[in-house]
Amino acid sequence: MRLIALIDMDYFFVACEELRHPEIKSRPAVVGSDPKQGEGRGVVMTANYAARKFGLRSGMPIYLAYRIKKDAIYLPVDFDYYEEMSKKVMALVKTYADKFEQVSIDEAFIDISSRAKDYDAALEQMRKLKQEVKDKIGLPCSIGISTNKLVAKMASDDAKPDGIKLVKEDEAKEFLSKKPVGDLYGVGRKMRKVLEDFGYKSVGDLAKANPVVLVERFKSYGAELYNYANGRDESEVQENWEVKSIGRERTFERDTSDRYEITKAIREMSKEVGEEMKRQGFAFKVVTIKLRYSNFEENLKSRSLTHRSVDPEEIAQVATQLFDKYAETGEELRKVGVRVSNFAKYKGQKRMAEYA
DNA sequence: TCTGGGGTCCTAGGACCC
DNA sequence: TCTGGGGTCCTAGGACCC
Repeated sequence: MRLIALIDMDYFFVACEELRHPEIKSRPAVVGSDPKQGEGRGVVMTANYAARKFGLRSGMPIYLAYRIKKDAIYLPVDFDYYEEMSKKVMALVKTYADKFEQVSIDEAFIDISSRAKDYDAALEQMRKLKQEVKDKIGLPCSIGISTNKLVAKMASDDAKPDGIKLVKEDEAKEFLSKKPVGDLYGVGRKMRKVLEDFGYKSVGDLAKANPVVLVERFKSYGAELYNYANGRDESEVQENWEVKSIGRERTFERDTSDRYEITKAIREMSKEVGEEMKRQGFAFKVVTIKLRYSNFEENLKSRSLTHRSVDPEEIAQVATQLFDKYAETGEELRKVGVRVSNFAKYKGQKRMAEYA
């Protein structure tokens, strides 16, 4: 029997801040962009549970959070620090794993099949892991355990905050069936609406649907969702996962059509992207820019080079060309982004010369 | 709820080659 | 030339996740 666990850190960014500023603990606190007295453009990244009591949520526009709770503690995002804490957590999690797959800064799947021979053993080991994360690092997490990734993930959502939930193989369908269809992994806002219009309000409704109809309507995604709804997921915990693209994007403080301001942002982001790429040892082939206009419409424009490159200058050059070619003149931009992709790995100086 | 920044995967048409 | 089919690359767009 396969046994898979998902370890998910609770309100991770704010929890990290509470570690180094214990005085904010138990007070409503938010990590996100600067609210600027209610004029800020960003969103709440993470809210602790004290803040959630007032309705503050991640993804909420920061000015709205500020309107609701002016006297909450608003902290800027310190990504490097969270990354450092994440590394500590993940190193610990790995010691419990046959196979380890980090899915984001605060989440990882582990396969524990060979270490835990039954459900009780899995539960015991994960309790121990959870306690160790708390004792050694000082951070709370939630853990979902099941016989596949999908159900482990859904179980961890149920376990939050600071809990553990085990869903046995023969309980999976029942466990999922009562949840609203929008809670199913892979169902976002758009898909939820469509599924609900079809009459599939709960995951159970979707599980009982005719798979042929789902495939006709949603192609291979329909088949996948049908399997998910029935608690089936054969996918493995993926150990060697490679980065496919690196990008930066920036929202202007005010929408702008000023070419100088925009190309300056493009140059800065290109430089950052180039540095990150170098750090990771990649050479890129494709440059993509993202343009978001005032009305939130988005355009992506990309160009493939005839060669692979490691040159940050080249990113800026191509990105600027794309901007000049495609940006509608006079149209105000809210956001601009630069991304590189289609990597080849290079190792060492010698091979680097090939790309220079 | 007028909405950030980091990503991934899928689809689909057209170019181009054999 | 009225015409087949497979494979791969390029580009654009959309949905989703954290």
